[in-house]
Amino acid sequence: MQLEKIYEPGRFEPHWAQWWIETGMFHAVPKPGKYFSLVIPPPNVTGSLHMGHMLDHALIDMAVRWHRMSGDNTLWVPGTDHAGIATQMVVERELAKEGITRQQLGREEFVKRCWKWKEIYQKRIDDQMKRLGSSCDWERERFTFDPGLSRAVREAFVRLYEKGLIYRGEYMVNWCPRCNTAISDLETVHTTTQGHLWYIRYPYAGGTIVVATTRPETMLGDTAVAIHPEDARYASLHGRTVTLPLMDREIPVILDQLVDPKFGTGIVKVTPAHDANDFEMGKRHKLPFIKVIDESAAMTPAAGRFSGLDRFEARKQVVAELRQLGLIEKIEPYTLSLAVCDRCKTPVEPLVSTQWFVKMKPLAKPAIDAVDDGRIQFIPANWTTTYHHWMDNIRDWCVSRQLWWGHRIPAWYCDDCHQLTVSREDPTHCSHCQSGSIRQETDVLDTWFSSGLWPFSTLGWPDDTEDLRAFYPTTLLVTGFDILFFWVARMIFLGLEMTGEVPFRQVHLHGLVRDPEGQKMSKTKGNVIDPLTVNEQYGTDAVRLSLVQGAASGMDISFTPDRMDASRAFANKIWNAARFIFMKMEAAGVEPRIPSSPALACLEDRWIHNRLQNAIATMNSSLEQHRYHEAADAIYHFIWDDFCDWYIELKKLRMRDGSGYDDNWRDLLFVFEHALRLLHPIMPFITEELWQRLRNADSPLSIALTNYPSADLSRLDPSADSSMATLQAIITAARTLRAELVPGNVSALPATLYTHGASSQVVTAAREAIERLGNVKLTLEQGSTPHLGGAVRSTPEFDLVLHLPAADTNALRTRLEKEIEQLHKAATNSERQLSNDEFVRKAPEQIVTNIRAKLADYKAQLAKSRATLEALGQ
RNA sequence: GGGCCUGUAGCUCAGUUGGUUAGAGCGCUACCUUGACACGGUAGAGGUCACAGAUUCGAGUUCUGUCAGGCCCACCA
Repeated sequence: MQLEKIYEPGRFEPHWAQWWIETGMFHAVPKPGKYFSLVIPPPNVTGSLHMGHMLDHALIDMAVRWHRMSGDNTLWVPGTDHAGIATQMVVERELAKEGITRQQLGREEFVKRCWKWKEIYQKRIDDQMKRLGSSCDWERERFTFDPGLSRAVREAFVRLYEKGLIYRGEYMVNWCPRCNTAISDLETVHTTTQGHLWYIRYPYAGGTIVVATTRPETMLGDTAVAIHPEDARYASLHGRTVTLPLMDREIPVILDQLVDPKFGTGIVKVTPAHDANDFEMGKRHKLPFIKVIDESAAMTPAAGRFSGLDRFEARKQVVAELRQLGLIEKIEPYTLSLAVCDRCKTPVEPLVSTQWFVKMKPLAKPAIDAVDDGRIQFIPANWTTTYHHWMDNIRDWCVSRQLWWGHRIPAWYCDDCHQLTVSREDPTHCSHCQSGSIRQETDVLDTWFSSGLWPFSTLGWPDDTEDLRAFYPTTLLVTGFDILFFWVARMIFLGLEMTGEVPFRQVHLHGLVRDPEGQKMSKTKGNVIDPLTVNEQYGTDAVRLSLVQGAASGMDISFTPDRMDASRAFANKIWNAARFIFMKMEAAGVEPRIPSSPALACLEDRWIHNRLQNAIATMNSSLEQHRYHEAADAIYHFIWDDFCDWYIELKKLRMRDGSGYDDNWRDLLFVFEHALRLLHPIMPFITEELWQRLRNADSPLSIALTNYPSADLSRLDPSADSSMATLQAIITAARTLRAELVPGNVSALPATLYTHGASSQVVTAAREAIERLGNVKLTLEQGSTPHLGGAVRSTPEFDLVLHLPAADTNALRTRLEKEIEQLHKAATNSERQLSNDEFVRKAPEQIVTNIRAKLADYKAQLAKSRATLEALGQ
């Protein structure tokens, strides 16, 4: 039973991690009654887990373990996401190393490669999760692309299509020329870039006009110029045409409200095929759409002699030619916000193309209502505003991607009648003309379409399964705020549409894990921290505690080694408390057993019991309210300060080797075992390891299956708190005097303790404790007049006089002066408050009374200290 | 252009309904290797709570404004 001096988490954590899984104790069985269910934000199979995942999983696992121990039928569904475009990119990158492209490989072979990749990384992710002690139900592991979930995707798509909420059409989309696919608005990021504003002359019969543009190359596709209808400067242009330079095309001058007369020259070139605004204008004014840039960002034949050039090369040449022709009026530097592909940072090309869209307005309404009426609650609540803002202004969702890795859209084109067949099952013929000549759409769905179904597709939807009935809607979602729109919002509207219910009742959005300098961790910056490395270095428990403590208010957390050191020290502290307990048990001949109730025989027992009940109450309410750092703080200080620094120190004085099992053991073990259970959701490994050494024969298999403590406030003993406070104050007074006046002196010094009123009894009973912990040899006196020959510390309850071996008068005087100064300051403060009539009249009586009492104390102590100082001077 | 967040000890951060002398961890100073633990113990030093107003008997906490930093959304060529 001997424990090592230093806790080595690496020796125990892998064992318990594996054992928890082998026993299958986290498998949830559907049954009626109170449940707690949660689905994992499925990590992408693109790679292994990073610190962000670890934070997420630490928070989830804490909630899950707490609910499980609290008696809820608890399910945590694990799984991974196929992550369409992201995975396709990494697999393509792998292929590039072999010198092949996916086109060379062909679609079928490429998808096989993706699956192979998925197998490797899913296993890696699973192993990492298991090593972190995540208490999920591995029997229910899911993948967004597995057969069951793919069926859910089809069902959802077909339902939306049948309801008219999915349409196909030619629209302006964000096109990434590198990924060679359309992407949604969310998948673009806007970066401020230094560019130019080119002022170009367009000649017309009456002279020239000047337009300003940031993208001169798109002029090749201009089909109009636009002015504001009320712009008096250009009234003469109404109804005229201008000549498009380089192309020698006559294009009309149109009037449109969208033009801002104050920007540039007030005249804007209109390129309906390559700008979202111009696209709208083009439709309004029935302009021709001339596509001059293609899907690979090269100029099309419609660009005439510029055909085949890359768009940026074309820009240079267009500008050069215009300059030669004297058509450039001026060039200004200009800061613009450039849309680039979120994945590869290539500038997005707005292109008109045929894509599939989800109609958002009808879906957004119920999703907004669900949050407004509180069926879904955001934590922290201020995310509600952000969610609202986005949902209120939502645009249709482009869900088709020109990729290979993903759910292929279940639509078939008929070569004969050119109609569409959208179907749950693969059709053999066209549903319109019965022709057998049909081809399936080659596009796949946006990866977020399948993850949007995750909370119910993982539970068996669209079938009416036992799991759905027992665990849906899920209780809580824990995820980073960065995927609020991508994922959370989509789950909400898809959940409501598909199941008629919210997918979850609460959403806890946490921050990002940053490096010690507060920088976002990224592979390119090279500042990513591998969870495995830190877990080996500090222990998973310690890292979990650090993350939980840091995840206070949903803000980002800086991952600093200092914090980890402190957490590791805490694990070591617990370990050594256990080491002491086990050593003493052995010496006393006590067998491990968990008592069912405390004995409460001594003052420190009654006191620690109070503290324990407080800690229990705080833990439960903090966890309930998602105030995780508060919970972590409560158990940390209970164990370290109350239990180790005071309780064990006091108990040491009562423990006699060979004494056998007595009341001291009963309380010590009772409290310690409770502390382990309280801590278990945050630090599962060390608590399991130590609890197993204590467990009774009839205990549950694992601490994870025990009941979470609930506060029993009926047995609180307030008198124990005040007695203990007095005791602590006396001991602290002795230590303070010693430290300030005789530093380095290790011998027990004589001291006289004068007690007044109730404290006398406490002191008599705790005499040994005071002497041992305060390192003094006590003489006890009663009464209010202290002996004035030594270092004095006065409080309303007692006066402690420390008799110094060779009294250093100067030191004593300094000490007294300091005390007088502090008391004087406090007294003045109180007096000032009490002299304020309005305060006395309006403040709660309790507060005023307290201040009056304190003032009286300060004055009495001041008088004593001053008298002592005077006596010293003589 | 809109929206959100942050500014408290040298550093990283707590501080729920306004209320008695503003806390923690790390770091720092002094002392202690005491039979659980030096990843420890004890005692300390250190803060005009970014700034300016307002409300109030009372503001780190509420309101307004300013400054500084961060993030998100947005069709201004």
